[in-house]
Amino acid sequence: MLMPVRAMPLPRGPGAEPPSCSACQVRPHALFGAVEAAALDEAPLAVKPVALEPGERLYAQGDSGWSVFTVREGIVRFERFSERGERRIVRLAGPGALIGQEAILQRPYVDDVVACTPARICRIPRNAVERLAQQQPSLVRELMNRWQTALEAAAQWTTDLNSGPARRRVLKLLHQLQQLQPPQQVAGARAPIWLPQRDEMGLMLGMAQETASRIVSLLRREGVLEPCGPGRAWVDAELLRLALLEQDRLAG
Amino acid sequence: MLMPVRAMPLPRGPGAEPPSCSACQVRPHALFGAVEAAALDEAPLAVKPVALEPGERLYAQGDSGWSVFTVREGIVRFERFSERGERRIVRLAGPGALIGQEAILQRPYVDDVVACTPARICRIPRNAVERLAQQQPSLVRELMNRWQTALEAAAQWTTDLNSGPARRRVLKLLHQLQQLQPPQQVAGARAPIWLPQRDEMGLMLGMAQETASRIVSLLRREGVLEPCGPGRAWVDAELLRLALLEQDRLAG
DNA sequence: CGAGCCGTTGAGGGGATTCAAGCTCAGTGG
DNA sequence: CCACTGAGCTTGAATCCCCTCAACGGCTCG
Repeated sequence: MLMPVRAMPLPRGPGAEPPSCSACQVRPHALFGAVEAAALDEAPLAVKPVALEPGERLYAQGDSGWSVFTVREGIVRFERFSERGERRIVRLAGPGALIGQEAILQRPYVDDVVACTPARICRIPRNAVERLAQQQPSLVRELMNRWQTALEAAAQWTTDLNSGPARRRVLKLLHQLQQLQPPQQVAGARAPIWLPQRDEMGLMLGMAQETASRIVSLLRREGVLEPCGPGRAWVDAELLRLALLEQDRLAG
Repeated sequence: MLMPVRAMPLPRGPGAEPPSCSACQVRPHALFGAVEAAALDEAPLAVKPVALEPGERLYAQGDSGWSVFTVREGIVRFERFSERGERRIVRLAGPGALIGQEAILQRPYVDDVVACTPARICRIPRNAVERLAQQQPSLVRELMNRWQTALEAAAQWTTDLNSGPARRRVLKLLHQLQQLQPPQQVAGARAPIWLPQRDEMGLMLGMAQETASRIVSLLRREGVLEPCGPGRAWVDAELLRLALLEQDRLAG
């Protein structure tokens, strides 16, 4: 029997995380990948680990931002409220992603950020980034790279997950969730991924949760999808690819 | 009788634009607003003016980018193709906006950029930005500010223009087009704005052009909108505000 | 065991799409 | 001068996809 992910809390408190940034597993893909290891260890970075359970909030929209964050493990979502109080999920971020970058500009956070899966996140104070950036110009360029990547992801979100028939939007979401798995995890034909709750899918794709449920059920019957524990599922990458092609073929 | 905007070509060729960046009208709102006037005039910036007619392309997706651009006048759109060849408009940019920022990172342009209205744009070579950035650290911060602004605009695009019933999406678009008018232009109750073609609206809002047409016609009968020449319309700001409130009230 | 959350499925209605026809207007050429 | 053409806009009618409302089952937890 599989332990359900949500029932497996992460270790908490000080000492639960190694304090060394230079030895971090995701460092090659993260912000500090651009910084020399020596410089990292010299600087008293004051980087603090944060552990979040699903549904826990990292920060809220409007908070004055004193820190940026790097996702080491798990998936978080960016939420936003429209004027009438409707929630929308506007972006996801996985391991290696930098979030809350607006803090560097001394702007308040623009979105709520909430954990989707159990997540380990590193909190990096703003002035630590500034200090390091003065010594290491490559960090500035890497910051810009992160911004551009986030911008492209946001635009891609519009075209992929907010256009076309509901079925294709769901397929695209599954495809995107596959990419969010940790890079080092070699994906077989049937990799287990995080499968959002139906109402979460609705908020991401701009559809009713019932519609999302119907389509997920259908995909399960087609063998594209197979649940394995709460909030998790195997996805047959090949069938998913075929389903997307099929979808495009019918519409073209 | 009003001259239709599209029949009024912009002056072309060298000499049509003043070469001085420090005296530029949009400078306070543009990238170089952060740079001292003295530094601007000293540097041989090689900034070249570009004039575009509606439908003309500034650059194409995939082009290797050697320049960034500042919009001085007019409105441009960011287009993107999905894998099946469907076009989507993912963002708009107006006076003061910086576009093609990915060129600074030596990345190819990610979107097509096309003029919506007659537009005057300044082409700024990448190495000119780099040179200036070394002398003026404030420019680097301003660049980051631009990136963050673009990111917020992209996310806002998702929540405003890709969520909810068609009528509200059109109203939100009109609202956004109002904001894109030149800042110095004092808007009365009925400011003239650029009114996109119906199929363009469809591409922006993710709806059929017929649907866009129906709603625009309706808004015209309601007095929210009044066409004045091809591609232009007066918008009654107050009625628009009320229509949006009404829309939200019914759904709440 | 009842309460509550989450997921599923059904029935019905409505909003948007699709297909289609007609309209205005500008440009063209007989 | 006016038919002809094509592009853009509008409007109608039929269809369909998706939303809403609703009921039900599985599961966890108090």
